Amino acid sequence: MKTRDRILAQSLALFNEDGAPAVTTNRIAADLGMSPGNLYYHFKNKQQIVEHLLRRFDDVLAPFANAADSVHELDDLWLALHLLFENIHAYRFVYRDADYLMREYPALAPRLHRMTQAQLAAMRRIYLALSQRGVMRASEQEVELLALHTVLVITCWLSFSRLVPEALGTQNDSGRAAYHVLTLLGPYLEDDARPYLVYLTHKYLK
Amino acid sequence: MKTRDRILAQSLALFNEDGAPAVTTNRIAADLGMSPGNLYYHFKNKQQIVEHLLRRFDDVLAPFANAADSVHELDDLWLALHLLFENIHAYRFVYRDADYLMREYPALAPRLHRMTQAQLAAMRRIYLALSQRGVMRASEQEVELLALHTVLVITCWLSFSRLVPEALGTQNDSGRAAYHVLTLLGPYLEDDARPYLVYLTHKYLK
DNA sequence: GTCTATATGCGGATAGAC
DNA sequence: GTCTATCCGCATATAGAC
Repeated sequence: MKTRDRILAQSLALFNEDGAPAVTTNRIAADLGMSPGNLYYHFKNKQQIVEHLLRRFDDVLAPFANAADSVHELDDLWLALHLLFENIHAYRFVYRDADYLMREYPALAPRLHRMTQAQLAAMRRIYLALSQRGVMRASEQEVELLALHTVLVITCWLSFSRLVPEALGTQNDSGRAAYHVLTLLGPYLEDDARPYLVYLTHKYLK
Repeated sequence: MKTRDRILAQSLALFNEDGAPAVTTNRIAADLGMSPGNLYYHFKNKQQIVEHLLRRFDDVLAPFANAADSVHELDDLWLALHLLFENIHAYRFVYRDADYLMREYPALAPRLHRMTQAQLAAMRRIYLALSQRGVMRASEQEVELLALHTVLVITCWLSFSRLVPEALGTQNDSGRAAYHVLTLLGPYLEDDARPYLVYLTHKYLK
């Protein structure tokens, strides 16, 4: 593994664990048994490290946007969300520290905005498709609101979990997170699709 | 105005504007035309300032929990949420910087957890009351999920707005935020209550 | 590519005079 | 109560040898 990639990997791990603001470049280097000078040989500053990680996050999210068109049933959506949450968990510092990142490195804000817009668009497409296939019934306006709420839950779920550590598992439970997103659809589902939600409820709400 | 209160007021303003992590005690003092030493005479450290502001925030939120029992109609709820969002906006650094606050000052975490639990309890009571009065129809389980989603939106709305600055006004629009919470109820409303939501939709979704 | 050493600046916090 | 002066430690980032 190239030094450059080791730096990125370690940075990601530390950012996720301790928060990007609290992780220093010295710490990253030290944990790799490397000198700070060496780290700065590979990246001109901390922002550049964040920038590369953000780009990678963007890349792993792209498949979700593409998968949107192959969501035909409710369990397709649950699976897609499950994978999405796993990716988000792998880069969880991004949404958790979004405010810090955008303040400290304004150049990164546009990318975060674009990513959010892309997710909104993907959710819109998914809900329209599910409506057309008779899995759910929702007006165009309701689809718009549902998409917004969905993306809100997707991006904020991990942060919110830290405010209610008892109720929602703080641990990485992407399945449960995906289930909670699906509950937003509850009242819009046609009868055929409802059993699947009940099944998930038994599984996650015990 | 006592020096102590001026410090708290200025701290609040700066925390809200620039984020608690980015605001230094020196800055707070300087903006008040005061020496750092003087600030530290009144507060032993930065944590103590945050602590007092958090307590005040907790105090201004208490009325909402109490008002929960006098929510009988949908517009009662909208008004209560409107006021709630105005208070949250006045102390917006709290939810926005919650992660930093809990990391940097773990002693503050329990209070934030309690506050969130209180909001969950309040929303549960409200939705149960509205169900009993025939404003909406929802099972106990649905009430539980609705309460959770509601509190998630309440606490994360401002943070989320910064991810989609174009769509949702970044400005302080408590009415709109309150409306968006109400849309969560859309599918659960009885026919009598629906016109009010439609009215709000025209007002805020134009 | 990697190291050592260090410049530079800032943030939190304290001591002690007034 | 308020100020001046300052200590301490740390974070980003660079210079230059190996």
